[in-house]
Amino acid sequence: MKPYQHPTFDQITLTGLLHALSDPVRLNFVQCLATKMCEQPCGAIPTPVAKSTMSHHLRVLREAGIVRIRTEGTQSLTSLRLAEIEAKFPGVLEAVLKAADAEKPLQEHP
Amino acid sequence: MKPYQHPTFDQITLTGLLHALSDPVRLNFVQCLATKMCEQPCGAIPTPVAKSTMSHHLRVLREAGIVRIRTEGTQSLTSLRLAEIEAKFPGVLEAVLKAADAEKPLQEHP
DNA sequence: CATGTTGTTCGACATCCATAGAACAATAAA
DNA sequence: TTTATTGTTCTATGGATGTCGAACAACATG
Repeated sequence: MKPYQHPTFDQITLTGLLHALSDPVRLNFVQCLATKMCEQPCGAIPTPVAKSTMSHHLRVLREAGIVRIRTEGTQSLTSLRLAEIEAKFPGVLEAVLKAADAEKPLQEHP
Repeated sequence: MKPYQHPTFDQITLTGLLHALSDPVRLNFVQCLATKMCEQPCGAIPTPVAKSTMSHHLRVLREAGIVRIRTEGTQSLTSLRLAEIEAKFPGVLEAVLKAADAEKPLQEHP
């Protein structure tokens, strides 16, 4: 499997970030990722869409610089680029995530 | 001229807000509006697009609940719904505007 | 080797979106 | 009244986007 392309710190843009977060499915995924705060395989996060659609969304999040993806075996592990985004756009992601959780709290899934 | 439709406080959504701010032209407009902190006619803010396009963008911002528009004579005055957005999504708009200004400071136009 | 798990990629499709020009509406100004 | 100002609406267009199923690839497991 070919390695994933990630934008560098300088290539991350604010509008790109906002656009990536403006989709409900993606925002929910990022929200879920933030509460776990550790690498997650796609399957570990419940989604309402087909896996091919989810793959597309993950690509968008990756190309926006929001997540970092690496493969391990058959699964691809996704993690938030929290520190970088905080360094680049202080307070933005934190406020958005807090607002997202206030608007629609994450439901736990056992 | 028929009055403008504005979403109520409850109808404003986070993804709608993020989407509206994810366009460079719109973000720049909001940024400009925030620094002036007073009602502005469209023409008072420099834009790189045609006026019909700008009218479309203002409609998007209005329908997302970000701006309030009223008419006075031939011009339509636009103002930020800052307090409401702050009440609904604390810190979000402030952080975004700060990040926008850090990324691309507004140029003054005399 | 055969099967299962996990994602990616590839069409395909419907929809949305940013853009612009032309026509129009409403008001202001001469 | 005629002209200018300001902005909206309509139509068109090219491009992006979200969605899915089917096929595929890579690895793990039986």
